[in-house]
Amino acid sequence: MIKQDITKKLNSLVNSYLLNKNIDESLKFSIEIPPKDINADFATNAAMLIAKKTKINPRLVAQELINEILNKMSDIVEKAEIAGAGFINLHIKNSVLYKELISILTEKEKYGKILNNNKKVMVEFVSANPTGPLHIGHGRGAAIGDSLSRILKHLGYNVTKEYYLNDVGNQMLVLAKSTEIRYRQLKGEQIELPEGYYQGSYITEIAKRLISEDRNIEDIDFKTESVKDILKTIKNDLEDFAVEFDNWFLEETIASVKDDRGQTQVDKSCEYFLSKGNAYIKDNALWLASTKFGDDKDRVLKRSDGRYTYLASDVAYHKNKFERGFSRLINLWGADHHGYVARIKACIQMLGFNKDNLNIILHQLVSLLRNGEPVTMSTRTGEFVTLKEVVDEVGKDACRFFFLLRSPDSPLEFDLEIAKKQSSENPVFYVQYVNARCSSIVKESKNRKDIIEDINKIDLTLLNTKEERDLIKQLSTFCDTLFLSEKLMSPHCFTTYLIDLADKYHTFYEKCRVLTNDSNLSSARLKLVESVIVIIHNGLNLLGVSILEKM
RNA sequence: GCGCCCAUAGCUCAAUUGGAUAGAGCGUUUGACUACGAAUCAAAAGGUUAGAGGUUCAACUCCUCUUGGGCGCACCA
Repeated sequence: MIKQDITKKLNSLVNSYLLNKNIDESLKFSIEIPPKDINADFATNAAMLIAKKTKINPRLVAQELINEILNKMSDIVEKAEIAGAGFINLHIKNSVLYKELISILTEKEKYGKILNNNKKVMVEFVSANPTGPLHIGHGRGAAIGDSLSRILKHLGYNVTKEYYLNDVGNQMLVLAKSTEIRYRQLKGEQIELPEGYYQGSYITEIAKRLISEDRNIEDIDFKTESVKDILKTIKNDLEDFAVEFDNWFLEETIASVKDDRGQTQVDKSCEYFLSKGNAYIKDNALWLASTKFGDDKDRVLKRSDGRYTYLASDVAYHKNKFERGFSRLINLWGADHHGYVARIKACIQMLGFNKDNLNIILHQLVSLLRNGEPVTMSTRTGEFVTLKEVVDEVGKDACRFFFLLRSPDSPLEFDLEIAKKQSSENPVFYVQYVNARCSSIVKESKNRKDIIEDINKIDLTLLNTKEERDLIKQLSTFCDTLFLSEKLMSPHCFTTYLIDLADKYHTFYEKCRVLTNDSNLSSARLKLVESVIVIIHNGLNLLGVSILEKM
C-alpha cells in the first residue's frame, strides 16, 4: 500500500498548498512509477497541475512542494527532486519497503485485502443459452467473470456470481423439436432436420438416452429432457474450469411465475413503462420508446400475437437485480452483443435507475490456432470448438491464464501448442517456475540450523541491492494492481503483473544468491523469497490458476 | 446506408486512462551452468504508434477527417 500512503499524504499537502493560494478545490494528480532510465521510485505531476491553476512557474511550484514534502513526509521520503518540465521525483526510504515486506509475510493471503466495504455487486457472466455445450468464447467470458469476481471480493465487495438461464422462448421450442426429430429418426422415421435447427451431435446423444429409457413418445417432454442434459454438461464443464456460480437465475421466474394478481414480473415492468408514458401500442404490438434515452430506434416488448420479446424479459431481469439490493451490476457479454448496450442502458434509465450502475464488459472473440494455423469453427454446422475440448487438451490452468492474458476488448489468439509447451514461450510456466524455484530454496533452507525464523530478529536492511529493492517494490505494487484491475474492469492486469514479477525475481535470483555462508543475509533473503511465494499464490489465486510446488 | 469496436517492433500483445528516451515475450544474433531448478539470465538489432490535421507545457491515449479490418443494425434469443 506504499503508493496509496504516499498519495494520501501528498494529497493533503497539495490541498493545503492550494488553500494558501486561496484555491479551494482538490486536484487529481498522479503518482506513477517513472520510466526505466530515471533513477527514482515515484514521480508526480502535482506541481505542473498546480502551476496551471495558479499560473505560477511549474518549477517554482515544484520547489515549494518539495520543501513541504521533505518537511512533512520525512518518514517516507528520502529524497525529492525536480525533473523535466516540473515533475517531482521521489526516492522512498528503504524502511518503507521493509515494512511492506513484513506486511506481506504477516498478512499472507489477506495482504491487500480491503475490509468494511459491503457494497453488493453482481457479476453476471456466461449465461449461455441451454441449447448446446459451452464453446471457447463462453470460456473467455467465464475466466474473465470469475477472476474479476475474485478481484472484487479481495477489494471487499460483497460479490454474487450469477448465471442467467434463458429457458423460455422460441429457441426452446426449436431445441425440443430438434431432439424430437433426432428421436424419430433413430426410431426409423424418414424425416429431415430442417435448416436452423440444432445440428450438433449432442442432440442425437440426448435422443439416444431417451430411446434407451424406452418411454412412449407422448410421455416425453422434449424441452425439459434436452435442457436437463445440456445443463448438466454445462455445469460439468464449468466445474472442470474452476468456475462456480452463487446463483442460477431462471428466466421462468420472471416470465412464467405469477403473483397473487396473476401477473409475472415481465407483465409488471411493461405496465410500469406504460404508466410512465415510455411505452405505447402500435400495429397491435407494445413498443418501448427507447429512443428517448439514446437508443437508435424503439423496440418491441410484446409482439402483436401477445408473446413477449427477449428484451421484455431482460428488462424485468435487470429490474429484479436492482430490487434484490445490488448497487452495481456487471455484465459480461460477447462483443457481438454490443448493439444491445444502448438499448439496455436506455431501459435502465426508464426504470428509474442510474445507467452508470450497470457496467457492461464486452469481450472480443477468441481465435484458436494450432502451430500458428487457424482452427476452423462453424457454429452453423455445429462443428465449433467446445470449452471442454480445449480444457481437456491444454489443462485448466494454462487455459485460464491464456484467456486472462489480454484485456477483454482486444481479440485473443490462443495457440494450443504454445499453451501446452513447458517452456519460456508459455507464460504460465514462466510464472510457475518462479514458485518452483522459491519452493526449492525454502526446502533447502530447512537443512540449515543457522537460519533465523523470527522476522523481528532479522536484519532486513541487508536487502539493499538494486535487484532486491526492485523486487520488493514489485511485490508492493500488488495492491496497485488490484485497484487498476477494478478501474479497468479487467483481470489481465494480474497476468501482466505476475509476468513482471517473475522477471524481477529471476533477475534477483541470478544476482543475489539466497543461501550463503552469511546466516544473517541468508535469513533476510529467505524472507524475501517467502514473500514472493505469498504474492505469487495470491496473484494466481485471483486468476483461478493453481500453484505447483514442483514442475 | 447507419452505429459500435479496433489498427503499436517481423509475430502476439503491454503502456498504471494525458506524462519524461513507447515496453515485454516469441523469433533473429552474441555470451553465461564446478553451491539454492539454465523451464533461467545478460546483451544487441528491431518503431514517423495506419495516414493527415487539431487541442495541450506534454498525445499511442482526447477531437475532426481519410484509409484498412472486425462486429452489430428482427414483432430472433
